[in-house]
Amino acid sequence: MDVHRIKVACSGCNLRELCLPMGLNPDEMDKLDHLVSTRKRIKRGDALFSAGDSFTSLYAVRSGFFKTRVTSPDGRDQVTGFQMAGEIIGLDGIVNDRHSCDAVALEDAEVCVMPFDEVEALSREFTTLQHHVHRIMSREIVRDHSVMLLLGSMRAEERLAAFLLNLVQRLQARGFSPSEFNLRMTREEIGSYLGMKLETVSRTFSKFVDDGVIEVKQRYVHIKDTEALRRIVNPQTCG
Amino acid sequence: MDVHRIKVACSGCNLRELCLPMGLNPDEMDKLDHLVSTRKRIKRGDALFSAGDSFTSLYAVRSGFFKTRVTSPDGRDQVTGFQMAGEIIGLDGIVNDRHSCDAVALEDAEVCVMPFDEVEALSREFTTLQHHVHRIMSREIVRDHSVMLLLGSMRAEERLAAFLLNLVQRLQARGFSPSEFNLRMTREEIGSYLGMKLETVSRTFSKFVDDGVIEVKQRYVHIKDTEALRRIVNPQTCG
DNA sequence: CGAAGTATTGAGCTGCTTCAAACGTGGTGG
DNA sequence: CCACCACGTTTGAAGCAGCTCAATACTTCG
Repeated sequence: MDVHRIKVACSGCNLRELCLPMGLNPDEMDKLDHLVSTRKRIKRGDALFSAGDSFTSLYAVRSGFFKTRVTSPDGRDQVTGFQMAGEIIGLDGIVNDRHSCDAVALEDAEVCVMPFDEVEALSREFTTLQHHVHRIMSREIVRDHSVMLLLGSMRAEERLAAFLLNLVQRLQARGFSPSEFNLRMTREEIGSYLGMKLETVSRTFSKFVDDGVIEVKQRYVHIKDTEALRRIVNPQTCG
Repeated sequence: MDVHRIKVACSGCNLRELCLPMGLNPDEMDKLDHLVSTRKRIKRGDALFSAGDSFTSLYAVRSGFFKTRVTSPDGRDQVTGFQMAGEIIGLDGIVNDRHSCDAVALEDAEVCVMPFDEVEALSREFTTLQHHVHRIMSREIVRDHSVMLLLGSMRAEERLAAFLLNLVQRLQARGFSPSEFNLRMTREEIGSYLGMKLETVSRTFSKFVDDGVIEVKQRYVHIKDTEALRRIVNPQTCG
C-alpha cells in the first residue's frame, strides 16, 4: 500500500466539474483541497480495497479505470460497476466500517484519497458539500436500480446495447468521442456485469457487427449507429 | 394526498431501535421528534410517490408493507425492493430532486414524513444523526449490490431461497416468527423482483414443497428447514 | 353469487449456457 | 528478433432452464 503524497488541488483539477468539488465556491474548494491531500497509485490488476478491509476513505478516480465486484460465500463473482475518472468509489464501506466489495484497477490508475471522517466534518460546515455527498450516494442508488432493471427484465442484446450506450455517454461527458473507444474490461467482466456468459457477450457483439450497428476489433469499439442501439434497448416504443 | 397530523414521537416509537433514531441520545431524539411531525396513511395499492414526483421528504415505514419499482421507457417494470416497518423509502429522489421510482403500498400503511432539508439541517448539528443517514444510504447500496449478485449469477431456486431467507430474517428482527409468515406480495411481484416469471416462482415454490423444505398455502409460507434453504442458496460450499 | 384477480400446472419452445475447438495477441525470455 | 506461452476472443453444436401459451382452480370481495 504505497501512498504517494503529491501536491494536488481540487481547484486545479480538470475533473472538478464532474467530481466531488462540483458546484463548490472558491472558499469551499480551498477546504476541500486540504481534505484531499493524498493520492494513491494502483497498478493494473491490483485492488484499491477488498471486501473485509476496514473502511476509512472514499476515493475519487483521478485516472484509470476500475471495476467493483461482490463475491458470494460460495465464490461466485458479480461485477457491480465500472468506474472512470471523476467517479467515487467506496460508499459500500460506510454502513459496517468494512468494505463489502473489491475495487480492482483495470488499468494503471490513480485515486484521490478522501478520509471519510473529514468528509463528514466538512459536510457539517458546508451545506453545499453535504448535499453533494448525499446526491452522490443517491445517484449510486438510482444507478443500481437501473442495473436491476437491466438484469431483471432485459434480454442479452438489450443489455449489451444499454451497456454500450451508458459507457459512451459517460466517456462523452469526459470529452471523449461519442462513437469510438477502447474497452478496458474483458468479455468475461462485461458478462459478469450484465449477467451473461462471456460467449454470449462475444456472440452479441458479433450480431451487432453483422447488423452494421458497430465495428469491433478486440477491445476497440466503433458505434456506427447510435439510434439503432437505442432502438435495441427500447424495443417497440410506440407513440 | 391527505396528510394526517398525529402527535407522534420517535422517542416513544417501538421501532426506534430499527429506524432512523437508532443510537441517538435523548437530547437528539427530542430534536428528531420535532422533525418527524407528520404521518401519512397510504391505502393498499396507492402510491406514496411516483417516478417524476418532486422530492421533498424521506419516509420511514411505520406500519404496512411497500414495494418500490422502476419502469423503463418502453414500459417494463422491475421491482427494486420490498420495505417493511422501520425501513426508509425515498433516497432515490435526492440526486435529481425528483423521484425515479414508484413506492406502492402492498397493504394499508402508515409512514413518518421526514422533510429532507430538515434531515440535512439536523445532520449538521448531530454527528450521530449525520453518520446514521450515511449508513442508511450505504446500506441501501450494499443491499442493491447483493440483489445484483442474485440477478446476475443465481438460478431460480437459489433466488427464491435467498429471497425467503432475507424476508424471514428481517421479520425476525421485528419480533415475528422465524419460520412462518404471510407474503404481502403476489407471485408476479416476487418474480419481478427476482427476475423471473410468475409461473417460475410458483413452480419453484411447488418444488420446495415437494422437497419438504417449506409448506405453502397461497400467501402463507412455513419454512420447515431453514438449513436446506441455506444449502440451496450456497450450493457446494466445501470446506 | 358472480366476477376479477391470483395461483397452479402442463406442454412445447427458445434464448442462453455449456462444452469444445481454433484463433488472435501481447508479453517474455532464449 | 522471433518462438512460445498464457490469456482473451470467436465460433460451432448440443442441451437445458426458464419462458410462453393455455387451461383450470382457488380466493376475495362487491
